[in-house]
Amino acid sequence: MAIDAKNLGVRTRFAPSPTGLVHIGSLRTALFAFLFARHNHGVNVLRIEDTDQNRKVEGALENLLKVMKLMGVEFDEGYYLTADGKISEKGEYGPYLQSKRLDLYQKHAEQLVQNGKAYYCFCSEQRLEEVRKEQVALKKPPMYDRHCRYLKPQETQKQLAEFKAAGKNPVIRFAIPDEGQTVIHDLVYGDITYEHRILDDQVILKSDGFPTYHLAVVIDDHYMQISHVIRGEEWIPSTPKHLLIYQAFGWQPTEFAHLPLIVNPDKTKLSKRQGDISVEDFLAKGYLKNALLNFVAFLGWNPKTEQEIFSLDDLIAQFDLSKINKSGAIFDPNKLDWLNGLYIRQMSANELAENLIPFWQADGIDAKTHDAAYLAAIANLEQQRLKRLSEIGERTRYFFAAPGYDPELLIWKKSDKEKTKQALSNIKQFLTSIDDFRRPNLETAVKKFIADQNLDNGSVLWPLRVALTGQDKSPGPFEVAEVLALGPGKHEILNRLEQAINKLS
RNA sequence: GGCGCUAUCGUCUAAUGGUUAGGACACCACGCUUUCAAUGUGGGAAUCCGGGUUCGAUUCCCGGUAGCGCUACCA
Repeated sequence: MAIDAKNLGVRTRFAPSPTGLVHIGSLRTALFAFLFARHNHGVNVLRIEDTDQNRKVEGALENLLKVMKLMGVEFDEGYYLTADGKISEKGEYGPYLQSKRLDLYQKHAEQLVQNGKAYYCFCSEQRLEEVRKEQVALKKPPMYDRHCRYLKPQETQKQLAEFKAAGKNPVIRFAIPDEGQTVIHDLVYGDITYEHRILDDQVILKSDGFPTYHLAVVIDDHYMQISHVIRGEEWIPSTPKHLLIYQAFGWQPTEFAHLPLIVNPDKTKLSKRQGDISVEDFLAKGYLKNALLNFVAFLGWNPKTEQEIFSLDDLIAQFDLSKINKSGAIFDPNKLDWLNGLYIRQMSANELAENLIPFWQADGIDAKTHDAAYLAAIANLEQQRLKRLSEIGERTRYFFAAPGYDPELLIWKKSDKEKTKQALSNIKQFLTSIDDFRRPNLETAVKKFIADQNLDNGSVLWPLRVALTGQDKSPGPFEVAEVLALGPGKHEILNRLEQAINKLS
């Protein structure tokens, strides 16, 4: 029954359950499997583990495929989205959906029963619960007491017949060897030894005919010719069970590389409770794909050099399992913001503006109706200030509608109301005579005017900027005026000055 | 309770049996400047504790402590 390893080279897989949004940790696991496969010119497989029918979420697979595609994590086998958005399957080791492989699992579970490596268990949930309670009361580790493992053959047959008659199925449990130990040779954590006596006789086939993870993962990784299993650290404790199942079938196990957990600031396993941690959430907040990828890659891995900025290609070129850390990494939003700002600054203004449109729209600003050059000019002004694209609406609203004014705000800290009013009137008068609002010309002209009038920059430029933006913080008045002249035009600039002057009366 | 993993600035981390323990984010100060940002310069900030091995330990070993993970007919 055992098939010979075909030596197909590196074959990794990402095997999520279709239970909803894509967790940031899942993205990292998927990314690492992909990077490892690409770095080694291998194959990356996407397998869907939907053996828990209760947790299934409609549309989860389609969503997963969309997110992975968007993020640039590719799969050579398994499911993919066609050009017209349909889900399709490719690869010669399918089906890649576990619920379509039930016969395979059942056949193999039965085989283990025949070989004495597994056994039927007829215990009721109630009995299991009682056993557990008793063990806990006695401060013993809660484990199945192996009641059914030692049933006499005729008793097993009798119970089996009774179950069948009642239309029920017993579960099948794997029989852990009584003695000895199993050693995991983990590519990240090194050797870890487990004594067999502390291992539970795990259910491998449920009464609904579905396998549990433990059986399905071994059978699928084997038949799909997976060479390296890359998964979260939380799987380490069940790895010896998987190794024992490989052994029971006489199969060569895969290599294992467990990844350190990504944790909350309080060091618990990263969870939804402590904020939005799905990839979709981050995208919605205006984090860029490349920033997210770069950031996620550094959660538990680093190149051991001082390079911090990595494109996907850089990551593929440098990724190495031996450089994965063992300790959990806290997800630090500050660093993500910094990285995101960096990637934002690397874009062209046009590209930025295009990416910004949905965020403007989300804030009720109908950016689509504006000239692309105007939007690009606005984007250009905010480029070095933005951390997240979602900030754009609040920061640039004054480019789409005249701002309101707080009279106090119009007055520079070293000036007063009368001087400010005078300054605004003078600068308005002066701007009326200007036709070229392009920044270099405007700035030179205005600064010369200020010098000629024997004024200081602050008492003129501060109120000018506030008159134009209504904001305490913003880009400078020349930049804003230049862009405003490009959009609504010079009269809008003069109009805003007039409004501001009136506010001071 | 049992089993396992982990432990360097607040955070991500580098390094070594001998270093002023390096970098980045964040923070602070200064420069630029009408404000903010970007940028430049500078600054504060770490080897969990106790033993052992060693001339010498942050590094190797043992113990402790702490944190986390697992302990389902969930994955």
